[in-house]
Order: sequence, then C-alpha cells, then structure tokens
Amino acid sequence: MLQLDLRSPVPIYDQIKAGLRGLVARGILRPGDAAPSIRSLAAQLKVNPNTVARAFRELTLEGFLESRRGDGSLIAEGAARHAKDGLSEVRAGLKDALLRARRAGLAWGDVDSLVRESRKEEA
Amino acid sequence: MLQLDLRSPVPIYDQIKAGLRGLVARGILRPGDAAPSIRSLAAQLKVNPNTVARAFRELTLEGFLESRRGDGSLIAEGAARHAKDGLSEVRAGLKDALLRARRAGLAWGDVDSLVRESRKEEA
Amino acid sequence: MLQLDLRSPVPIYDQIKAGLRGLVARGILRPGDAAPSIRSLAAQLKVNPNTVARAFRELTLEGFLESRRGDGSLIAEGAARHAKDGLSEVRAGLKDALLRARRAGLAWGDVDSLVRESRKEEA
Amino acid sequence: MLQLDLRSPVPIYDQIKAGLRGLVARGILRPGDAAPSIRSLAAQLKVNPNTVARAFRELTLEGFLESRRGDGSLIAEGAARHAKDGLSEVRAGLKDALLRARRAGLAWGDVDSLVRESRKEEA
DNA sequence: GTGGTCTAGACCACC
DNA sequence: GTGGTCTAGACCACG
Repeated sequence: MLQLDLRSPVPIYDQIKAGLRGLVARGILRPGDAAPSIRSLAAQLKVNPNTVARAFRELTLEGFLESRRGDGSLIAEGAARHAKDGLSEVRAGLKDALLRARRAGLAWGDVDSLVRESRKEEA
Repeated sequence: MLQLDLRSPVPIYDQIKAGLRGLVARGILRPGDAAPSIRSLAAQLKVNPNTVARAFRELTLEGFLESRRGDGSLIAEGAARHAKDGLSEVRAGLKDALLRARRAGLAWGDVDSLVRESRKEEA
Repeated sequence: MLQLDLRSPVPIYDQIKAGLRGLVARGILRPGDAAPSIRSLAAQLKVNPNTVARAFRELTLEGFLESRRGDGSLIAEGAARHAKDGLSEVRAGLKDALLRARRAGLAWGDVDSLVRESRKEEA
Repeated sequence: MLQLDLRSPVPIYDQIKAGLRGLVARGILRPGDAAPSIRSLAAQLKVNPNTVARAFRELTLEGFLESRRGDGSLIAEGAARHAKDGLSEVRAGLKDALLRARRAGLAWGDVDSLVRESRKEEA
C-alpha cells in the first residue's frame, strides 16, 4: 500500500508524506477516511514510530490530516485538493532535479526522451 | 555563468561540480581553458572558499581539472568525456525523481506541464 | 448551548466541564435543574459518550452535579459556588497566558486589540 | 536571554519558538543576525538538543529562520514582520484562553480588570 | 488502543 | 564546529 526506498537520499518521513498524499491523489484514501495509526504504519514499514509521527505531525500542520487525540488521525476534508494541486513537495523535487539537470548540461531534448522512456517502461 | 540553489538539499560543492561540468558539456568552457579561480568563484557565488576548494579538489582527482601550482586550474583534456559521464548520473537522478513523483501520485500530464513550465521560466 | 473547540489542546472533557460551569455561572442553568443526559449531550457535541461521562463523573465527584440512579443528573445545590471557584481557575489560566504572551513580545496594545477583536467576533 | 517554564503545559519547543520570536519582536535579535546554535542553546536551557532542533526546524519551515548547512542558522529577512504581525501562535493561545474563559462564564468586565491588573503588576 | 512530548545517543554531510 | 535524520524507549493524556 505504501512503499519506501530506504537507500534513497530522500528522508523517510518525506517519503511517507508523499506516499500518503499519493494514496489520496490516486483515490485510494478519501477525505474523511481514517488514516492508518502511527504505530501500525511504523510496524508495517519497519520504521521507528517517531519517524512516522514526524510525517503525520507535518501533514497535520499542513492541513492534510486531522488528528483526534486518542482516536487516530483522519484524512482532512481539504486533503484531496491538497494532494492534487499540491503535491507541492514532489513537484518541487522534480523541478529541482530538472533545474540541476539543465545546469549540468542536459539538453531539453534529452529530458523529453527520458520522460518518454520512463513512461514506456511503466506501461 | 554558474548558479546555485542554497536551499536545495543537494550539497553546494556538488552543485558547483555539476555546474562546471555543465559549462563544459554546453561548450561554454573547453579543454585547455582556464577555470575561474577558487577565490573569485567563491566571491561571486557568495560561498565559503573551502566549499569551492572542495569541489575543485574532487574535480581534479577525477581528472576533470588540472591544477597548475600557483597559477590556478584549467579544464583538463579529458574533461569533455567526464562531462558526459556526469550527464548519465544526472539522467539517473532525474529518472529516480520521476519514479518517486509517479509513486506520489503525480500524473504524466502534470509531469509534462511541469517540464513545459520549467522550460518557459528558463527562457 | 455549549460549544467545543476540538482542535484546542485543552481536553474535551475539560471543555465540557468548564462549559457546564459556565452555564451555571451565567445563570442559564440553575441548581435543581436537570442536566442534559450524557447520551444526548454526546450526540449534540458529536463526541464520544465516554468523554461526556468522564466530565460528568468528575463534576459529580466535585459536588457540582448530583446523579439520580437511572434518571440522569441534576445541578447540585452548591453548584453556584463551584462555578465561581471554576472562574478563579479560569482567571489564573488567562493571567498565565497573558504572561507568556508578554514574554513572547506581544505588546499591551496588541493585547487590547485582541480583546476587542474577540469581543466583536462574539457579538 | 530566554526563559523556560518547564512546569507549564505549553510544550518546551513552543516556548523556545515563542522566545526567539520575542527576542526579534523586542529588537534584541535582528534579521541577518546569527541565531544561537542548536547545541549551545540546548546546553544553556538544559534541554535535549532534539527539542531545540524541533523548534528550529519549525521556525525554518515558517520562514523565520534560515539554516545554513554546517554553518548555523540566522534570523531570516522577513523575521521581523513574522515576529510582529505574526506572533500568531501566541495570539492564538491568548485568544483561545479568552474564548474558554468566556465560555466558562467570565464576564468581559472581569477580563478587562484582569488585563489592567497584569499590566500594573508588570510595571 | 491512540497521538504528543521529551530524552538519549548514534550517524551523516557540510563548512 | 554546524544542522539533519533516525532509532530506542520512556511518559503522559485522551477516548
């Protein structure tokens, strides 16, 4: 349901944040649904609960989650929009990668073919 | 001539390395040309000279630069190939970013528009 | 009749307790009156009945409520005094909040305008 | 320079955040100044560095601090405005306290006299 | 059971 | 030296 790449330089808590937003963006979780509990998600991902807690805390501050004391968290009402036109961190990451690639001398043509290639592999 | 993103999680010295390789990949600097001096580059980028020095040191070890005792560095003969190798790393990084973005729920259409947007901003 | 702020760090059962005391302090409920039933209040506040039950339990222990086996609770005779005692607690809390706000750099003028603002919003 | 109340129900990291904003609001620290290092502040406050780090992290996300990798943090340019018209958390806390006080039955007149009283004591 | 805070200590990368 | 991430484990309050 949610996958991590522990080798990635991207912080685990960021991957968790992106993953949850992805579940909403793809319609697997919907506003009003209960989010998995911090502890259960931590166990499932084999990660320290604090790490998951940090992701949840930030998502709550951002208004993507609502935490109910002693009764778990749920996907906030605005989460769908948040996940959709938001995805801001992911977009920022991609844009950053694009920018660096350009600065490193990658031509736009190369970028285009790389995108096409990835698209093909996925299908 | 060379731009940094101080907020990026990518190390500054890595950005400098990639930037110099990019200048060669784009033909702005050529093998045999003088590289900017560490001090002047540091001043221009408003960065600690140590940071630039580290980038130069590593580029020299990699054979991309040649240092002339007391007389700065110059772009090595094999620099063009090095710049190309750098490009494959960059491609790999971009591809990875794309994968994560997709996992996070970003649609291909979003990717396309993001690319268009970056292209536009650059122009 | 009784309003909660689910986002507040203040426990819900405490808000309920304070709210009931407030209703008495303001003369809306009087000693001898029937208190709302736990279930109806829980439904109205969209809160777990356990939470309301806890508030009632504590209020009963404090002598603010009297429970009639199988017939709900009623406002105790001494409730008015209890409500007044509650007020001093509230005052202390407010004073503390003021102190912290001042330490944090809030000017007295800001405090004044904040009070005016709250007053306005309430009306 | 910065005082904590470990007995307060207000989280330490929140007190630290408020304290730093207060130092800027009062002009003791200015935009561009170096903020104390996480470790030194932790030592001075006799608190775990992680706790200070959390405060710093949030302040950075909010744009009040800028962190320079390996070179400490500094007060961001927008910090003064942030601290001044912001102070948002403190104001929110005060407003919350006011709201609860009102719901608990405290009259506006009581609020006013309480404010006057605090003001007098401080002077 | 839940989320939240805090401590302690390790490790990393950067300057 | 700096900030950042992660783990481990304790404790608290709430539902």
